[in-house]
Amino acid sequence: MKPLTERQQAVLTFVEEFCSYQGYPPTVREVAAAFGIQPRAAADHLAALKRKGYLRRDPGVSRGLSLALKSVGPVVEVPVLGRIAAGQPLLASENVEETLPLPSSWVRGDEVFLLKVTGESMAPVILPEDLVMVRSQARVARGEIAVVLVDDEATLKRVYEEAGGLVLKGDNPDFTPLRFSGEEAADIQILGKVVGVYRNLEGKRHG
Amino acid sequence: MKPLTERQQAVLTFVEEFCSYQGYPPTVREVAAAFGIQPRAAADHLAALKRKGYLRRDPGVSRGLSLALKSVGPVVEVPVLGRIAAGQPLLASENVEETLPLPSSWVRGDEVFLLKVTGESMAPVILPEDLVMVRSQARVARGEIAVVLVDDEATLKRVYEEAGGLVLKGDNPDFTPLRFSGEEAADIQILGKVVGVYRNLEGKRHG
DNA sequence: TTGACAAGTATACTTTTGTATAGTACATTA
DNA sequence: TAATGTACTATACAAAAGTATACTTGTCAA
Repeated sequence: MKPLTERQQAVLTFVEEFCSYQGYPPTVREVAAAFGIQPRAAADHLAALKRKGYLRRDPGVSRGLSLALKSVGPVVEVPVLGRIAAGQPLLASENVEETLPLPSSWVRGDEVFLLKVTGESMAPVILPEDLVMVRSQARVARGEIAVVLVDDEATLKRVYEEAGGLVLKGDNPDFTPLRFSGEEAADIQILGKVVGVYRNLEGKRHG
Repeated sequence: MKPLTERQQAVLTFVEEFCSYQGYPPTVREVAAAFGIQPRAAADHLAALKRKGYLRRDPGVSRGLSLALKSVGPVVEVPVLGRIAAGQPLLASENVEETLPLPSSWVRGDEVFLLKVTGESMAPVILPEDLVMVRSQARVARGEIAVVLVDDEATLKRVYEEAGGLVLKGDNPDFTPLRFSGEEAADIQILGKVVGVYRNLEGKRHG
């Protein structure tokens, strides 16, 4: 890709900042005004940026600019759930603390959310402070890691359906598996399957 | 947030798709044309969407629309490096296989890249197929996990500077620590510090 | 030294575009 | 039952905005 002159770089930066602040691209005249030059000169710069491949531009279209680079790959906003209340609507806005933009390639399916891990029961694969990505589903295959609602508290466990009951096992040998009879298992609710883990190691010696 | 009528939802969806395809928002008349209605009717719909909080809109401004939701949080494109060639420029485009958009809150610093893990030396904290986030730096604190270039091959190890030498240790006890004398250590290059790990658990029983 | 490119000024022309005016029809709700 | 909101048609106007014409100045490489 051809290098930009200083002035062209400045114009490109202005366009980028205008877009991210306004949500739509600037007009030729707005670019001109920002640099105190005539519309024609601004149009020249935009034409140069297009020629060198930094901008896409549809001729004759007002604000018909778009950034060729920074074409930020496909992104999905994934909600980060805080304390999960036992009330039904899992993805209700009361549960959502924030949302994080993640690459769509990481997010298969619609009902996906993130959860900050608190307990050590899944150590060493999943540790406290990790962020797990969960796909909402009511059943999981034998031995898969699931978010399970036990006594109004969301925990991570491997789920094993046994004859006439349910076993929830943590990877951490310090935790004894929980066994539920058929009747007791009715109170257990599987919220979803853990499909990813993100761990921040910054500032940690032992991760 | 107030609920949308069927028609308003359709208009909102059109605006979203137009934006992601064109890179800039549609005009009132383009919305009208898409639905085969008059500009005035389209303007009514956009006004309703603004009133209900789904769109931001600057009056009198052509294409002055922006999506109030889907305000995709701050995102950085982080390069995913393939085989790391021993040639100097680490982030050179030859090394970059693809880029992934990640939330800026996860990416501190400028020279950050992702690397797909191949060996088992850091198990169980880091496993093959994991994606590690690395911040490019030439030195790391004692015991931190770093990407180290040994014999033209990038590996993950904990780095310990000892008196007159360098020790590279994997978390996996099956791997014996590598020791280098002061002279040998000159060939060892620390590419960066591992600041994050992402693991995809989809379809895996044992993660 | 001649052309190519960058970076401008100044004025004008023509679409594009948001919006206003003036209605119609049909729900739903207080 | 009157008011409010939704969903339109049809025409028109003035401002906004891309672009064209006609120049000027300076730099840099062939």
